[in-house]
Amino acid sequence: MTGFLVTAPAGFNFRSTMISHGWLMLAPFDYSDDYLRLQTIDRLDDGSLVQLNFAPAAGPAIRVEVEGVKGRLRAASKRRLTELTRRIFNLDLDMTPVYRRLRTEARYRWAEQRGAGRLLRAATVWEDLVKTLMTTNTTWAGTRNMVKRITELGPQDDAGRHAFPTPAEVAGHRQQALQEHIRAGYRTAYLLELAGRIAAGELDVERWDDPALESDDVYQRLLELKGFGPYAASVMLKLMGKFDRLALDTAARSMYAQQFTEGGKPTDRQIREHYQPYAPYQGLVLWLDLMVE
DNA sequence: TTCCAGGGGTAGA
DNA sequence: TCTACCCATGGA
Repeated sequence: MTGFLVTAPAGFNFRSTMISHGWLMLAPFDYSDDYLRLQTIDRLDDGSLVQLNFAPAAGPAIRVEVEGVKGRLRAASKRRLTELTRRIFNLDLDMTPVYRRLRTEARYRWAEQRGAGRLLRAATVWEDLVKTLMTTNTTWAGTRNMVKRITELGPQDDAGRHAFPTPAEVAGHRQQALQEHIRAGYRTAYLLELAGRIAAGELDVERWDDPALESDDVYQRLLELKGFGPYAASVMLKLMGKFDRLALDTAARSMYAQQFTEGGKPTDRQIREHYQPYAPYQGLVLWLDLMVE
């Protein structure tokens, strides 16, 4: 086994990021019950599979332990795994303007103290897109099952653990066979189309994760994907550190009803107006309300 | 069997 | 832009 440290920004909280939303429960992630260790399987440039163990370290930093490397970890592999770690824990996201704004709101000051708001991500934008698509119109248990079965399409290591499949690996399946395996219903066609367009080079979704891109611009591109409506597109923006859209789902509406309208059914417009003063971070503030529920 | 979930799509106002 | 309505489908 080999390992190294990845420096995290000041105020980074490993556990808060890990439990920031349900992603830690989706394959190929695995986690410890104290939320202080996250595992995943990924591949090096030569295609070999490695198991990665992430844990918090002083600094703040993240300790990355790598299992499955034959011989010494090459410098290029270490660079790639460092980039992967930074992406998964969203380490390049600058939270200082967000926290500066929230300091003026007594209700949300806890976010900075706990290092909340930095959302856990998958290894690639492609994988985040797939997982987000699998959260739509289903139960959380259904999401976990569908993602687990999609992950089974990826390569397998000696211990039987799978890395998440590439777009080409998904696109290589016929729709009927894919549906029979992953049982994602109507989402299967959307998944196959997304995988096919990326594999063909028609879409370069990895470049959508760019702080320099306007939120509205990325939002429009997301909405053009089959199966991505306002909810799914807003979730993706949040993962990219763009917080100016509300991801309104049944959970958000129910939380709002309990916390702000004494159980009365709010309209989406009411909810939007309530969070508007927090722009451009209203999506995150809604998320904070969901977390404390 | 029924019901619903961490909605999407579309038509019409 | 917003609302109303229909549609999808695996799982509890």
